[in-house]
Amino acid sequence: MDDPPAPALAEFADLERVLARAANIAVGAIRPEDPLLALGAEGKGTCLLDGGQSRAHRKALAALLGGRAVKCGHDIKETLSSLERLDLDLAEPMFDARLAAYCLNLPREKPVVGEDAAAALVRKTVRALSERAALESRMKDAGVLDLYRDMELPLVRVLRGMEKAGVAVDETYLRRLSREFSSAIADLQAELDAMAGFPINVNSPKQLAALLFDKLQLPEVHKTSKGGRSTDEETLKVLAARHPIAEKILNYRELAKLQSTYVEGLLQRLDPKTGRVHTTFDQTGAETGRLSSLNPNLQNIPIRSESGQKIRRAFVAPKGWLLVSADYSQIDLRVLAHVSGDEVLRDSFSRGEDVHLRTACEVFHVLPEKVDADMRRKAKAVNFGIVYGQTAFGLAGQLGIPQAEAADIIKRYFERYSGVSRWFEKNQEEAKKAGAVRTFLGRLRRIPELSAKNAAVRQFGERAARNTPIQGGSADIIKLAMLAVSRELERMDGKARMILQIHDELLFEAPEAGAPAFAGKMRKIMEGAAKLDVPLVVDVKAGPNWRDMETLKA
DNA sequence: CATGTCACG
DNA sequence: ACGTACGTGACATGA
Repeated sequence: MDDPPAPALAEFADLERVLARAANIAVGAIRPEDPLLALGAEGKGTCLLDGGQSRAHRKALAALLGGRAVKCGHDIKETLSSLERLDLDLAEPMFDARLAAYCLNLPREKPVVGEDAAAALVRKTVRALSERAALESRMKDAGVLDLYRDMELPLVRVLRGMEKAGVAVDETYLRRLSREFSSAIADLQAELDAMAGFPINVNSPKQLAALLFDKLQLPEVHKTSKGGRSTDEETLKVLAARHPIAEKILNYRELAKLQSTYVEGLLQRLDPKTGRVHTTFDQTGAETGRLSSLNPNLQNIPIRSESGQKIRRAFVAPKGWLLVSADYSQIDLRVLAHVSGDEVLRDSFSRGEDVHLRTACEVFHVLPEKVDADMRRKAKAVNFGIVYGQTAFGLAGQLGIPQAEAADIIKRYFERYSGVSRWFEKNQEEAKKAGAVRTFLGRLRRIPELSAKNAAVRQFGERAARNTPIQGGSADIIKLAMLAVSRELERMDGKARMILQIHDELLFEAPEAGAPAFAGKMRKIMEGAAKLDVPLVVDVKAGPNWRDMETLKA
Protein backbone atom coordinates (compact mmCIF):
# COMPACT_ATOMS: atom_id res chain seq x y z
CA MET A 1 0.00 0.00 0.00
CA ASP A 2 1.23 3.50 -0.86
CA ASP A 3 2.19 5.89 1.84
CA PRO A 4 -0.34 8.68 2.37
CA PRO A 5 0.58 12.15 1.20
CA ALA A 6 2.59 14.18 3.63
CA PRO A 7 0.12 15.48 6.21
CA ALA A 8 -0.72 19.14 5.99
CA LEU A 9 -0.87 20.94 9.27
CA ALA A 10 -4.10 22.85 9.49
CA GLU A 11 -5.90 24.82 12.10
CA PHE A 12 -8.41 22.84 14.07
CA ALA A 13 -11.24 25.19 13.11
CA ASP A 14 -10.68 24.57 9.42
CA LEU A 15 -11.23 20.88 9.88
CA GLU A 16 -13.89 20.81 12.50
CA ARG A 17 -16.86 21.09 10.15
CA VAL A 18 -15.45 18.50 7.79
CA LEU A 19 -14.76 16.12 10.65
CA ALA A 20 -18.22 16.61 12.07
CA ARG A 21 -19.78 15.32 8.84
CA ALA A 22 -17.28 12.53 8.10
CA ALA A 23 -18.26 8.89 8.36
CA ASN A 24 -14.70 7.94 9.25
CA ILE A 25 -12.22 10.04 11.14
CA ALA A 26 -8.60 9.45 11.93
CA VAL A 27 -7.80 9.79 15.64
CA GLY A 28 -4.54 9.27 17.39
CA ALA A 29 -2.97 10.50 20.58
CA ILE A 30 0.29 9.90 22.40
CA ARG A 31 2.16 11.19 25.44
CA PRO A 32 -0.45 10.74 28.17
CA GLU A 33 1.33 13.27 30.41
CA ASP A 34 1.35 15.99 27.76
CA PRO A 35 -1.09 14.81 25.11
CA LEU A 36 -0.47 15.28 21.44
CA LEU A 37 -3.48 14.62 19.22
CA ALA A 38 -3.76 13.93 15.52
CA LEU A 39 -7.11 14.29 13.80
CA GLY A 40 -8.00 13.88 10.18
CA ALA A 41 -10.56 12.93 7.59
CA GLU A 42 -10.22 11.32 4.18
CA GLY A 43 -8.43 13.65 1.81
CA LYS A 44 -8.76 16.59 4.14
CA GLY A 45 -5.35 16.84 5.73
CA THR A 46 -4.53 16.48 9.35
CA CYS A 47 -4.74 18.62 12.41
CA LEU A 48 -2.15 18.28 15.15
CA LEU A 49 -3.02 19.56 18.60
CA ASP A 50 -0.81 19.79 21.64
CA GLY A 51 -2.05 19.47 25.20
CA GLY A 52 -2.84 23.16 25.58
CA GLN A 53 -4.74 23.46 22.31
CA SER A 54 -6.55 20.22 23.04
CA ARG A 55 -7.85 21.66 26.27
CA ALA A 56 -9.08 24.76 24.49
CA HIS A 57 -10.96 22.63 21.98
CA ARG A 58 -12.22 20.13 24.52
CA LYS A 59 -15.91 20.73 23.89
CA ALA A 60 -15.67 20.38 20.13
CA LEU A 61 -13.41 17.36 20.53
CA ALA A 62 -15.86 15.68 22.89
CA ALA A 63 -18.59 16.01 20.27
CA LEU A 64 -16.38 14.60 17.52
CA LEU A 65 -14.91 11.74 19.52
CA GLY A 66 -18.25 10.89 21.08
CA GLY A 67 -20.01 10.91 17.73
CA ARG A 68 -21.05 8.15 15.38
CA ALA A 69 -18.16 8.28 12.94
CA VAL A 70 -15.79 5.34 12.89
CA LYS A 71 -12.78 6.47 14.90
CA CYS A 72 -9.80 5.00 13.08
CA GLY A 73 -6.45 4.82 14.78
CA HIS A 74 -3.27 2.92 15.33
CA ASP A 75 -3.07 1.65 18.90
CA ILE A 76 -6.41 2.77 20.30
CA LYS A 77 -5.43 1.83 23.85
CA GLU A 78 -2.62 4.37 23.78
CA THR A 79 -5.08 6.90 22.36
CA LEU A 80 -7.61 6.22 25.11
CA SER A 81 -4.87 6.62 27.68
CA SER A 82 -3.80 10.02 26.36
CA LEU A 83 -7.37 11.23 26.00
CA GLU A 84 -8.09 10.39 29.64
CA ARG A 85 -5.82 13.23 30.60
CA LEU A 86 -8.20 15.60 28.79
CA ASP A 87 -11.19 13.80 30.25
CA LEU A 88 -12.14 12.66 26.76
CA ASP A 89 -13.26 9.26 25.53
CA LEU A 90 -13.81 7.55 22.20
CA ALA A 91 -17.30 6.27 21.47
CA GLU A 92 -17.92 3.19 19.38
CA PRO A 93 -17.47 2.37 16.55
CA MET A 94 -13.70 2.22 16.27
CA PHE A 95 -11.04 0.72 14.06
CA ASP A 96 -7.54 -0.13 15.24
CA ALA A 97 -5.11 -0.76 12.40
CA ARG A 98 -2.41 -2.10 14.69
CA LEU A 99 -4.79 -4.65 16.17
CA ALA A 100 -6.02 -5.59 12.69
CA ALA A 101 -2.45 -6.18 11.54
CA TYR A 102 -1.88 -8.28 14.66
CA CYS A 103 -4.93 -10.45 13.95
CA LEU A 104 -3.63 -10.92 10.41
CA ASN A 105 -0.26 -11.80 11.93
CA LEU A 106 1.46 -9.39 9.54
CA PRO A 107 5.14 -8.59 10.11
CA ARG A 108 5.67 -5.75 12.55
CA GLU A 109 6.18 -2.29 11.15
CA LYS A 110 9.78 -1.16 11.37
CA PRO A 111 10.36 2.21 13.00
CA VAL A 112 11.09 4.99 10.50
CA VAL A 113 14.61 6.26 11.13
CA GLY A 114 14.91 9.90 12.09
CA GLU A 115 11.16 10.38 12.46
CA ASP A 116 9.99 12.31 15.51
CA ALA A 117 7.06 11.24 17.67
CA ALA A 118 4.62 13.77 16.24
CA ALA A 119 5.37 12.82 12.64
CA ALA A 120 5.06 9.13 13.48
CA LEU A 121 1.72 9.77 15.17
CA VAL A 122 0.33 11.62 12.18
CA ARG A 123 1.63 9.09 9.68
CA LYS A 124 0.25 6.04 11.49
CA THR A 125 -3.07 7.70 12.29
CA VAL A 126 -3.70 8.82 8.72
CA ARG A 127 -2.70 5.41 7.42
CA ALA A 128 -5.12 3.70 9.79
CA LEU A 129 -7.95 5.63 8.16
CA SER A 130 -6.89 4.94 4.59
CA GLU A 131 -6.20 1.26 5.21
CA ARG A 132 -9.30 0.38 7.13
CA ALA A 133 -11.31 -1.08 4.26
CA ALA A 134 -8.41 -3.15 2.98
CA LEU A 135 -7.51 -4.50 6.40
CA GLU A 136 -11.11 -5.44 7.17
CA SER A 137 -11.40 -7.19 3.86
CA ARG A 138 -8.15 -9.05 4.44
CA MET A 139 -9.30 -10.09 7.90
CA LYS A 140 -12.50 -11.46 6.41
CA ASP A 141 -10.54 -13.45 3.82
CA ALA A 142 -8.13 -14.74 6.46
CA GLY A 143 -10.97 -15.81 8.74
CA VAL A 144 -9.93 -13.57 11.61
CA LEU A 145 -12.55 -10.82 11.38
CA ASP A 146 -14.69 -12.29 14.17
CA LEU A 147 -11.63 -12.68 16.37
CA TYR A 148 -10.77 -9.04 15.77
CA ARG A 149 -14.27 -7.64 16.12
CA ASP A 150 -15.64 -9.79 18.94
CA MET A 151 -12.53 -10.47 20.99
CA GLU A 152 -9.53 -8.21 20.43
CA LEU A 153 -11.25 -4.88 19.80
CA PRO A 154 -13.62 -5.06 22.79
CA LEU A 155 -10.67 -6.15 24.94
CA VAL A 156 -8.89 -2.85 24.33
CA ARG A 157 -11.09 -0.94 26.75
CA VAL A 158 -10.94 -3.72 29.32
CA LEU A 159 -7.15 -3.68 29.27
CA ARG A 160 -7.04 0.09 29.51
CA GLY A 161 -9.26 -0.13 32.58
CA MET A 162 -6.85 -2.56 34.21
CA GLU A 163 -3.83 -0.41 33.39
CA LYS A 164 -5.56 2.65 34.79
CA ALA A 165 -6.64 0.86 37.97
CA GLY A 166 -3.11 -0.37 38.72
CA VAL A 167 -2.09 -2.51 41.67
CA ALA A 168 -1.50 -1.31 45.22
CA VAL A 169 2.04 -1.79 46.53
CA ASP A 170 3.10 -1.60 50.18
CA GLU A 171 5.88 0.96 49.86
CA THR A 172 6.97 0.83 53.50
CA TYR A 173 7.35 -2.93 53.30
CA LEU A 174 9.22 -2.71 49.99
CA ARG A 175 11.70 -0.16 51.39
CA ARG A 176 12.34 -2.43 54.35
CA LEU A 177 12.85 -5.36 51.98
CA SER A 178 15.26 -3.26 49.96
CA ARG A 179 17.44 -2.71 53.03
CA GLU A 180 17.26 -6.39 53.92
CA PHE A 181 18.34 -7.47 50.43
CA SER A 182 21.07 -4.80 50.21
CA SER A 183 22.61 -5.98 53.43
CA ALA A 184 22.49 -9.64 52.38
CA ILE A 185 23.99 -8.78 48.98
CA ALA A 186 26.82 -6.83 50.63
CA ASP A 187 27.61 -9.79 52.89
CA LEU A 188 27.66 -12.16 49.95
CA GLN A 189 29.86 -9.78 47.97
CA ALA A 190 32.41 -9.71 50.82
CA GLU A 191 32.46 -13.50 51.04
CA LEU A 192 32.83 -13.79 47.27
CA ASP A 193 35.74 -11.32 47.22
CA ALA A 194 37.45 -13.33 49.97
CA MET A 195 36.95 -16.63 48.17
CA ALA A 196 38.06 -15.23 44.82
CA GLY A 197 41.05 -13.44 46.30
CA PHE A 198 40.15 -10.24 44.44
CA PRO A 199 37.05 -8.03 44.05
CA ILE A 200 34.85 -10.01 41.70
CA ASN A 201 31.88 -8.55 39.85
CA VAL A 202 29.46 -11.46 39.68
CA ASN A 203 27.24 -9.42 37.37
CA SER A 204 29.93 -9.72 34.73
CA PRO A 205 29.72 -13.14 33.05
CA LYS A 206 33.13 -12.41 31.55
CA GLN A 207 34.84 -11.86 34.92
CA LEU A 208 32.99 -14.81 36.37
CA ALA A 209 34.04 -17.19 33.59
CA ALA A 210 37.67 -16.10 34.07
CA LEU A 211 37.45 -16.86 37.77
CA LEU A 212 35.68 -20.22 37.48
CA PHE A 213 37.31 -21.71 34.42
CA ASP A 214 40.76 -20.06 34.30
CA LYS A 215 41.76 -19.29 37.86
CA LEU A 216 39.87 -22.10 39.63
CA GLN A 217 40.16 -24.54 36.73
CA LEU A 218 36.61 -25.78 37.14
CA PRO A 219 35.15 -27.76 34.22
CA GLU A 220 33.15 -25.98 31.52
CA VAL A 221 29.67 -27.41 31.59
CA HIS A 222 28.17 -25.97 28.45
CA LYS A 223 28.51 -23.18 25.95
CA THR A 224 26.37 -20.08 25.63
CA SER A 225 24.37 -19.66 22.42
CA LYS A 226 27.22 -17.55 21.03
CA GLY A 227 29.91 -20.06 21.90
CA GLY A 228 31.11 -18.55 25.16
CA ARG A 229 31.61 -20.45 28.42
CA SER A 230 28.31 -20.35 30.26
CA THR A 231 28.08 -19.44 33.93
CA ASP A 232 24.32 -19.88 34.18
CA GLU A 233 22.37 -21.48 37.01
CA GLU A 234 22.55 -24.96 35.49
CA THR A 235 26.32 -24.68 35.27
CA LEU A 236 26.69 -23.38 38.82
CA LYS A 237 24.56 -26.19 40.21
CA VAL A 238 26.93 -28.69 38.62
CA LEU A 239 30.00 -26.81 39.88
CA ALA A 240 28.57 -26.62 43.39
CA ALA A 241 29.68 -30.22 43.92
CA ARG A 242 33.31 -29.17 43.31
CA HIS A 243 33.71 -25.72 44.81
CA PRO A 244 31.80 -23.81 47.50
CA ILE A 245 31.97 -20.54 45.55
CA ALA A 246 29.36 -21.80 43.08
CA GLU A 247 26.68 -21.88 45.74
CA LYS A 248 27.62 -18.37 46.90
CA ILE A 249 27.34 -17.07 43.35
CA LEU A 250 23.89 -18.62 43.07
CA ASN A 251 22.80 -16.95 46.30
CA TYR A 252 24.20 -13.62 45.13
CA ARG A 253 22.56 -13.89 41.74
CA GLU A 254 19.15 -14.65 43.21
CA LEU A 255 19.15 -11.65 45.51
CA ALA A 256 20.73 -9.28 42.98
CA LYS A 257 18.03 -10.18 40.48
CA LEU A 258 15.23 -9.64 42.98
CA GLN A 259 16.72 -6.37 44.18
CA SER A 260 17.40 -4.74 40.82
CA THR A 261 14.44 -5.95 38.80
CA TYR A 262 11.72 -6.10 41.41
CA VAL A 263 12.45 -4.12 44.57
CA GLU A 264 14.17 -1.19 42.88
CA GLY A 265 12.20 -1.57 39.67
CA LEU A 266 8.86 -1.43 41.45
CA LEU A 267 9.83 1.45 43.74
CA GLN A 268 10.87 3.38 40.67
CA ARG A 269 7.52 2.75 38.98
CA LEU A 270 5.39 3.36 42.06
CA ASP A 271 3.10 6.38 41.83
CA PRO A 272 3.84 8.13 45.14
CA LYS A 273 0.44 9.83 45.17
CA THR A 274 -1.64 6.69 44.87
CA GLY A 275 0.75 3.98 46.06
CA ARG A 276 -0.05 1.96 42.96
CA VAL A 277 1.91 0.64 39.99
CA HIS A 278 0.45 0.73 36.52
CA THR A 279 1.64 -1.73 33.91
CA THR A 280 1.05 -1.47 30.18
CA PHE A 281 -0.41 -4.51 28.47
CA ASP A 282 0.88 -5.12 24.97
CA GLN A 283 -1.97 -6.69 23.07
CA THR A 284 -0.04 -7.02 19.82
CA GLY A 285 3.35 -8.33 20.84
CA ALA A 286 3.13 -12.08 21.35
CA GLU A 287 3.07 -14.42 18.37
CA THR A 288 0.73 -16.87 20.09
CA GLY A 289 -2.03 -14.43 21.03
CA ARG A 290 -0.92 -13.96 24.59
CA LEU A 291 -0.68 -10.55 26.17
CA SER A 292 2.56 -9.23 27.50
CA SER A 293 3.12 -6.75 30.30
CA LEU A 294 5.74 -4.03 30.44
CA ASN A 295 6.98 -0.96 32.33
CA PRO A 296 6.84 -2.72 34.73
CA ASN A 297 6.28 -6.32 33.73
CA LEU A 298 3.75 -7.59 36.27
CA GLN A 299 3.45 -10.99 34.61
CA ASN A 300 6.77 -12.25 35.96
CA ILE A 301 6.58 -11.35 39.64
CA PRO A 302 8.56 -14.00 41.59
CA ILE A 303 6.74 -16.85 43.30
CA ARG A 304 9.00 -19.91 43.23
CA SER A 305 11.73 -19.09 45.75
CA GLU A 306 11.34 -18.08 49.36
CA SER A 307 12.99 -14.70 48.76
CA GLY A 308 10.86 -14.29 45.68
CA GLN A 309 7.72 -14.73 47.76
CA LYS A 310 8.80 -11.73 49.78
CA ILE A 311 8.33 -9.68 46.61
CA ARG A 312 4.80 -11.00 46.18
CA ARG A 313 3.98 -9.89 49.69
CA ALA A 314 4.48 -6.28 48.53
CA PHE A 315 1.37 -6.45 46.30
CA VAL A 316 -1.55 -5.69 48.56
CA ALA A 317 -5.26 -4.98 48.67
CA PRO A 318 -6.40 -1.56 49.85
CA LYS A 319 -7.69 -1.30 53.41
CA GLY A 320 -10.99 -3.12 53.76
CA TRP A 321 -10.44 -4.97 50.49
CA LEU A 322 -8.90 -8.32 49.54
CA LEU A 323 -6.98 -9.55 46.55
CA VAL A 324 -8.79 -12.37 44.77
CA SER A 325 -6.90 -14.62 42.41
CA ALA A 326 -8.61 -16.97 39.98
CA ASP A 327 -6.49 -19.30 37.92
CA TYR A 328 -7.32 -21.91 35.31
CA SER A 329 -6.21 -25.38 36.33
CA GLN A 330 -4.13 -27.12 33.62
CA ILE A 331 -5.58 -24.98 30.87
CA ASP A 332 -2.96 -25.94 28.29
CA LEU A 333 -3.55 -29.66 28.73
CA ARG A 334 -7.31 -29.15 28.64
CA VAL A 335 -6.96 -27.30 25.35
CA LEU A 336 -4.80 -30.18 24.09
CA ALA A 337 -7.49 -32.65 25.17
CA HIS A 338 -10.08 -30.57 23.33
CA VAL A 339 -8.23 -30.06 20.05
CA SER A 340 -6.83 -33.58 19.87
CA GLY A 341 -9.93 -35.37 21.10
CA ASP A 342 -7.62 -37.84 22.84
CA GLU A 343 -9.78 -40.31 24.76
CA VAL A 344 -7.44 -40.86 27.69
CA LEU A 345 -6.79 -37.18 28.27
CA ARG A 346 -10.49 -36.34 27.93
CA ASP A 347 -11.40 -39.14 30.30
CA SER A 348 -8.83 -37.94 32.80
CA PHE A 349 -10.22 -34.40 32.85
CA SER A 350 -13.84 -35.50 32.76
CA ARG A 351 -13.26 -37.58 35.87
CA GLY A 352 -11.48 -34.70 37.58
CA GLU A 353 -8.30 -36.72 38.00
CA ASP A 354 -4.79 -35.53 38.81
CA VAL A 355 -3.50 -35.53 35.21
CA HIS A 356 0.16 -35.89 36.10
CA LEU A 357 -0.66 -38.91 38.21
CA ARG A 358 -2.70 -40.37 35.38
CA THR A 359 0.18 -39.81 32.95
CA ALA A 360 2.52 -41.56 35.40
CA CYS A 361 0.15 -44.57 35.45
CA GLU A 362 -0.02 -44.63 31.67
CA VAL A 363 3.68 -44.29 30.88
CA PHE A 364 4.99 -46.44 33.71
CA HIS A 365 2.25 -49.07 33.48
CA VAL A 366 1.39 -49.00 37.16
CA LEU A 367 -1.67 -48.58 39.33
CA PRO A 368 -2.24 -45.11 40.85
CA GLU A 369 -1.30 -46.30 44.35
CA LYS A 370 2.07 -47.43 43.00
CA VAL A 371 2.98 -43.98 41.65
CA ASP A 372 5.68 -42.40 43.81
CA ALA A 373 6.72 -38.75 43.91
CA ASP A 374 9.55 -39.28 41.45
CA MET A 375 7.30 -40.97 38.91
CA ARG A 376 4.80 -38.14 39.19
CA ARG A 377 7.58 -35.57 38.81
CA LYS A 378 8.73 -37.26 35.62
CA ALA A 379 5.19 -37.51 34.30
CA LYS A 380 4.64 -33.82 35.00
CA ALA A 381 7.78 -32.95 33.03
CA VAL A 382 6.51 -35.12 30.19
CA ASN A 383 3.16 -33.33 30.15
CA PHE A 384 4.91 -29.98 29.99
CA GLY A 385 7.37 -31.14 27.38
CA ILE A 386 4.66 -32.56 25.15
CA VAL A 387 3.09 -29.14 24.79
CA TYR A 388 6.44 -27.63 23.79
CA GLY A 389 7.57 -30.27 21.31
CA GLN A 390 10.29 -31.56 23.55
CA THR A 391 12.73 -34.20 22.32
CA ALA A 392 14.25 -37.12 24.20
CA PHE A 393 17.42 -35.04 24.49
CA GLY A 394 15.51 -32.21 26.15
CA LEU A 395 13.54 -34.42 28.51
CA ALA A 396 16.70 -36.29 29.50
CA GLY A 397 18.40 -32.98 30.29
CA GLN A 398 15.40 -31.75 32.24
CA LEU A 399 15.10 -34.88 34.35
CA GLY A 400 18.76 -35.85 34.55
CA ILE A 401 18.09 -39.30 33.11
CA PRO A 402 19.71 -41.11 30.16
CA GLN A 403 18.43 -40.13 26.75
CA ALA A 404 17.37 -43.70 26.05
CA GLU A 405 15.13 -43.70 29.11
CA ALA A 406 13.63 -40.37 28.09
CA ALA A 407 13.01 -41.70 24.59
CA ASP A 408 11.27 -44.70 26.08
CA ILE A 409 9.00 -42.54 28.23
CA ILE A 410 8.06 -40.39 25.25
CA LYS A 411 7.39 -43.46 23.13
CA ARG A 412 5.08 -44.88 25.78
CA TYR A 413 3.34 -41.53 26.14
CA PHE A 414 2.41 -41.54 22.48
CA GLU A 415 1.29 -45.17 22.66
CA ARG A 416 -1.06 -44.40 25.51
CA TYR A 417 -2.17 -40.99 24.29
CA SER A 418 -2.59 -42.01 20.68
CA GLY A 419 -5.13 -39.25 20.00
CA VAL A 420 -2.51 -36.68 20.94
CA SER A 421 -0.02 -38.44 18.68
CA ARG A 422 -2.43 -38.42 15.74
CA TRP A 423 -3.29 -34.77 16.31
CA PHE A 424 0.38 -33.80 16.30
CA GLU A 425 0.84 -35.61 12.97
CA LYS A 426 -2.22 -34.05 11.38
CA ASN A 427 -1.43 -30.59 12.75
CA GLN A 428 2.12 -30.79 11.43
CA GLU A 429 0.97 -31.80 7.98
CA GLU A 430 -1.63 -29.06 7.74
CA ALA A 431 0.80 -26.52 9.13
CA LYS A 432 3.38 -27.37 6.48
CA LYS A 433 0.80 -27.11 3.75
CA ALA A 434 -0.55 -23.77 4.93
CA GLY A 435 2.67 -22.34 6.36
CA ALA A 436 0.51 -21.38 9.33
CA VAL A 437 -1.49 -22.74 12.26
CA ARG A 438 -4.67 -21.66 13.99
CA THR A 439 -6.19 -21.93 17.43
CA PHE A 440 -9.62 -23.56 17.71
CA LEU A 441 -11.12 -20.06 17.75
CA GLY A 442 -9.40 -19.16 14.49
CA ARG A 443 -6.43 -17.14 15.64
CA LEU A 444 -3.74 -17.31 12.98
CA ARG A 445 0.03 -17.62 13.26
CA ARG A 446 2.10 -17.80 10.12
CA ILE A 447 5.23 -19.91 10.51
CA PRO A 448 7.50 -19.41 7.49
CA GLU A 449 10.22 -21.46 9.23
CA LEU A 450 8.22 -24.60 8.40
CA SER A 451 9.57 -24.47 4.86
CA ALA A 452 13.15 -23.54 5.79
CA LYS A 453 15.98 -25.50 4.19
CA ASN A 454 18.00 -25.39 7.40
CA ALA A 455 16.91 -28.32 9.57
CA ALA A 456 17.34 -26.49 12.87
CA VAL A 457 15.22 -23.58 11.69
CA ARG A 458 12.59 -25.93 10.32
CA GLN A 459 12.43 -27.90 13.56
CA PHE A 460 11.94 -24.69 15.46
CA GLY A 461 8.97 -24.03 13.18
CA GLU A 462 7.61 -27.49 13.88
CA ARG A 463 7.74 -26.94 17.64
CA ALA A 464 6.06 -23.58 17.27
CA ALA A 465 3.39 -25.21 15.10
CA ARG A 466 2.74 -27.75 17.83
CA ASN A 467 2.73 -25.27 20.71
CA THR A 468 0.80 -22.34 19.24
CA PRO A 469 -2.66 -23.95 18.94
CA ILE A 470 -2.34 -24.89 22.62
CA GLN A 471 -0.78 -21.78 24.14
CA GLY A 472 -2.83 -19.58 21.80
CA GLY A 473 -6.01 -21.51 22.50
CA SER A 474 -5.52 -20.92 26.21
CA ALA A 475 -4.90 -17.23 25.52
CA ASP A 476 -8.16 -17.05 23.57
CA ILE A 477 -10.08 -18.62 26.45
CA ILE A 478 -8.82 -16.23 29.09
CA LYS A 479 -9.50 -13.27 26.79
CA LEU A 480 -13.10 -14.42 26.43
CA ALA A 481 -13.24 -14.76 30.20
CA MET A 482 -11.93 -11.23 30.65
CA LEU A 483 -14.68 -9.87 28.39
CA ALA A 484 -17.35 -11.78 30.29
CA VAL A 485 -15.89 -10.77 33.65
CA SER A 486 -15.73 -7.12 32.64
CA ARG A 487 -19.40 -7.12 31.70
CA GLU A 488 -20.19 -8.46 35.17
CA LEU A 489 -17.91 -5.92 36.82
CA GLU A 490 -19.76 -3.14 35.01
CA ARG A 491 -23.00 -4.46 36.43
CA MET A 492 -21.38 -4.37 39.86
CA ASP A 493 -20.67 -0.70 39.33
CA GLY A 494 -17.09 -0.47 40.59
CA LYS A 495 -17.60 -2.69 43.63
CA ALA A 496 -14.65 -4.79 42.49
CA ARG A 497 -11.90 -4.48 39.90
CA MET A 498 -9.88 -6.71 37.61
CA ILE A 499 -6.28 -5.56 37.93
CA LEU A 500 -3.96 -8.14 36.33
CA GLN A 501 -3.87 -11.00 33.84
CA ILE A 502 -1.01 -13.47 34.12
CA HIS A 503 -1.75 -15.84 31.20
CA ASP A 504 -3.86 -18.34 33.13
CA GLU A 505 -4.73 -16.20 36.13
CA LEU A 506 -6.84 -13.11 36.74
CA LEU A 507 -6.18 -10.96 39.78
CA PHE A 508 -8.95 -8.85 41.28
CA GLU A 509 -9.49 -6.62 44.25
CA ALA A 510 -12.84 -6.79 46.02
CA PRO A 511 -14.32 -5.48 49.26
CA GLU A 512 -13.50 -7.86 52.08
CA ALA A 513 -17.06 -8.60 53.09
CA GLY A 514 -18.16 -9.69 49.65
CA ALA A 515 -14.93 -11.36 48.59
CA PRO A 516 -15.94 -15.04 48.87
CA ALA A 517 -19.15 -14.49 46.93
CA PHE A 518 -17.29 -12.39 44.40
CA ALA A 519 -14.66 -15.09 43.95
CA GLY A 520 -17.37 -17.67 43.39
CA LYS A 521 -18.94 -15.48 40.75
CA MET A 522 -15.65 -15.00 38.93
CA ARG A 523 -15.01 -18.75 39.07
CA LYS A 524 -18.34 -19.47 37.41
CA ILE A 525 -17.82 -16.88 34.70
CA MET A 526 -14.32 -18.09 33.91
CA GLU A 527 -15.33 -21.75 33.87
CA GLY A 528 -18.09 -20.89 31.43
CA ALA A 529 -16.02 -18.63 29.19
CA ALA A 530 -15.63 -21.30 26.50
CA LYS A 531 -17.25 -24.65 25.89
CA LEU A 532 -14.64 -27.33 25.45
CA ASP A 533 -15.02 -31.10 25.28
CA VAL A 534 -13.54 -31.16 28.78
CA PRO A 535 -14.52 -29.07 31.79
CA LEU A 536 -12.67 -25.84 32.53
CA VAL A 537 -11.73 -25.67 36.19
CA VAL A 538 -10.83 -22.47 38.02
CA ASP A 539 -9.24 -22.32 41.46
CA VAL A 540 -9.90 -19.19 43.50
CA LYS A 541 -7.98 -17.74 46.42
CA ALA A 542 -8.24 -14.59 48.50
CA GLY A 543 -5.96 -12.74 50.87
CA PRO A 544 -4.57 -9.41 52.04
CA ASN A 545 -1.57 -9.65 49.71
CA TRP A 546 -0.43 -11.65 46.71
CA ARG A 547 1.63 -14.05 48.84
CA ASP A 548 -0.75 -14.90 51.64
CA MET A 549 -3.78 -16.22 49.80
CA GLU A 550 -6.16 -18.88 51.04
CA THR A 551 -7.99 -21.23 48.74
CA LEU A 552 -11.74 -20.80 48.64
CA LYS A 553 -13.82 -23.92 48.24
CA ALA A 554 -16.58 -24.00 45.66
C1' DC B 1 23.31 -2.39 20.85
C1' DA B 2 24.41 -7.35 21.57
C1' DT B 3 25.03 -10.69 25.07
C1' DG B 4 24.13 -13.41 29.09
C1' DT B 5 21.19 -14.27 32.63
C1' DC B 6 16.85 -15.09 34.90
C1' DA B 7 11.96 -13.78 36.53
C1' DC B 8 7.13 -15.68 35.08
C1' DG B 9 3.18 -18.81 32.61
C1' DA C 1 23.58 -34.70 10.15
C1' DC C 2 20.72 -31.18 12.14
C1' DG C 3 20.16 -29.25 17.31
C1' DT C 4 17.80 -30.17 20.86
C1' DA C 5 11.04 -27.06 25.27
C1' DC C 6 7.02 -22.85 23.78
C1' DG C 7 5.99 -17.73 24.94
C1' DT C 8 7.44 -13.22 27.17
C1' DG C 9 10.43 -8.54 29.52
C1' DA C 10 14.17 -6.42 32.44
C1' DC C 11 18.62 -5.89 34.11
C1' DA C 12 23.85 -5.35 34.08
C1' DT C 13 27.88 -5.47 31.41
C1' DG C 14 30.91 -4.13 27.93
C1' DA C 15 32.04 -3.35 23.05
